[in-house]
Amino acid sequence: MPSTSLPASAVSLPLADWYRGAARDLPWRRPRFHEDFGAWGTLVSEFMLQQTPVNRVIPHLEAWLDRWPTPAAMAAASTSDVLQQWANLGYPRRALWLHRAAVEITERHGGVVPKDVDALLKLSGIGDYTARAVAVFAYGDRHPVVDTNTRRVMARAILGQAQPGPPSRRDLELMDSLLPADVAESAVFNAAAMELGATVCTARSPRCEICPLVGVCAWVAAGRPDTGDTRRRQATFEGSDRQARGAALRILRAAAPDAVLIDSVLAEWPDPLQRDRAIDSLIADGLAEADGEMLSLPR
DNA sequence: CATGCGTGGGC
DNA sequence: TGCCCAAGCAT
Repeated sequence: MPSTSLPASAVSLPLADWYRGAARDLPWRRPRFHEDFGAWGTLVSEFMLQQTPVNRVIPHLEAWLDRWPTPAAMAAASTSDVLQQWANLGYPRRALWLHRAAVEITERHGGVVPKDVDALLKLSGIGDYTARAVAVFAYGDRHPVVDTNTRRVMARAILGQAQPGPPSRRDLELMDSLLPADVAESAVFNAAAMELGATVCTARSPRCEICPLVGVCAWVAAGRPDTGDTRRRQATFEGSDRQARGAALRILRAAAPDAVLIDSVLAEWPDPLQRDRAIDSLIADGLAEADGEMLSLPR
């Protein structure tokens, strides 16, 4: 399946060497972080990192864990407080799911973040990436961790493609085939592949001059061809329902814990139908609550 | 399998 | 400026 005749170690060894010298000093990579927050800290960080850049996550993560240092502490919080604390991290449904996961961990796992991938996958808001990220980065187990960075690195270095295709189960199989047999080495490999994709093998301007894999990269060997791009493009944000939802929720966060008159929310929005649709969908999603003429974050 | 879902920074 | 992108998930 991999279009390479090189052994997997030809990729993993230089990557591990590079990572030891080049890894960024991020909060969740400091030993103290795990002493204080354990797997819960990892889980919270992974939720926040789902589609939100590292630099915007860091201050929010520290504030979050100061306020709710355990799953049980967060499980006891109100939805309103959770959504306010989530602030402007984006995709606020993640805050709802994280809250639900905290309740599930408290009720079903005695307040301890599960270590088993299948148990993690059953928690709200946790999918293939987050489940394995927690198992690997919090507990040190051996699993393929595949995110957008990893998929891009594999697409280029192994498959010789400029960009990865749509996410697929095959990504997990390919990453698994590259994983070192040693447990500790496999964890480093997962982290290093992500780090390389985030800082060197980037989507727009890959810095092949400094890449530790330049000697084995299938894409470089082929002359960095433009192999096409089948990635899904984001829908235009300007004028979208998402924009309206975001604007409405921003108003509710600012007013919380108070409610506001529904009629006052987005009263000047250019498209009244879209404005109504946004508010109705926020309520349906559990991100807002209507009480008579008033609208607020859910209690 | 395709789509909807926030927010802000970089080029 | 406008577009692209960012440690995905649920449906």
